[in-house]
Amino acid sequence: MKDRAICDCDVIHQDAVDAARQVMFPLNRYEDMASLFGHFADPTRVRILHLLENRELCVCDIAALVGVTKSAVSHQLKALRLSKLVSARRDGQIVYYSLADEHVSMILNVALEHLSEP
Amino acid sequence: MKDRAICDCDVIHQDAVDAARQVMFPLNRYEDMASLFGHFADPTRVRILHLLENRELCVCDIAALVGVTKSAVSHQLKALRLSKLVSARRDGQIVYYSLADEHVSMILNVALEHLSEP
DNA sequence: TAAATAGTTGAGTAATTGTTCAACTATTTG
DNA sequence: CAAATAGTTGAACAATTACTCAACTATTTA
Repeated sequence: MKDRAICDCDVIHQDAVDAARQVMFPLNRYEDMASLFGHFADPTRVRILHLLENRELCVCDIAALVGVTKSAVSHQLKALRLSKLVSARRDGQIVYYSLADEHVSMILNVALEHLSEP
Repeated sequence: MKDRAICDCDVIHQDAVDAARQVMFPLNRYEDMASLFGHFADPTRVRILHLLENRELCVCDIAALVGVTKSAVSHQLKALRLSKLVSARRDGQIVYYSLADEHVSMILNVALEHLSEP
């Protein structure tokens, strides 16, 4: 079957396309990856994650540091928690957030490396 | 000066906030990082990047593989090129795209690692 | 030089999303 | 038990953005 059907052009290199198809993941894998990176795709969230790289912080501290409402921070933290990027522990009225695993730091560091290149 | 002014709550841990402020980057750094991750935050772009991890491909091949128009692919590749995530070489009518540096693979791999965890 | 093909670009549109506001729950303390 | 404070939640709004379409440029070849 010609691949032409699914796009508006000819397939220039059928062999390359066939080979590439072999290494592709199922679509939902890419969706999961995109969704994960989506959490790093906002300045506020990157700031939150970078802050938590250093020490655990409560919602109120974070709100003060990044200059948005507690509500905004709470919304963001909930999404980050669902994606297992941060974890929370409650101590009385206060909920302390911290990074869930070392992948967050790894990802942030590679990005910093990339940005500091010529 | 009280930090209360910039958010709708008290600062619970002034010492933690003061210390955290020391490690924060200027805002534009976080914006650059978020912008970089934004390119990974779309399933189509992640698929393109993952495909290019294996071999260089032309616009038409990529369009066939991900099932969108050449136009859509070209728009995405332009953005990826501006962020120095992919590079292009022209050979006659055909433009071949490939990953610009090893950071892309590193970032994708950390994400896969994170997603494959319990 | 004219036709064919690869790729690019800008406008327009639909969907996503980050934020605030207001109202709510949870926990502590007077 | 009531007041105060930390945090959460849902609705609504504004801004961003990924896509298609149509028209364009660039390169090859008949």
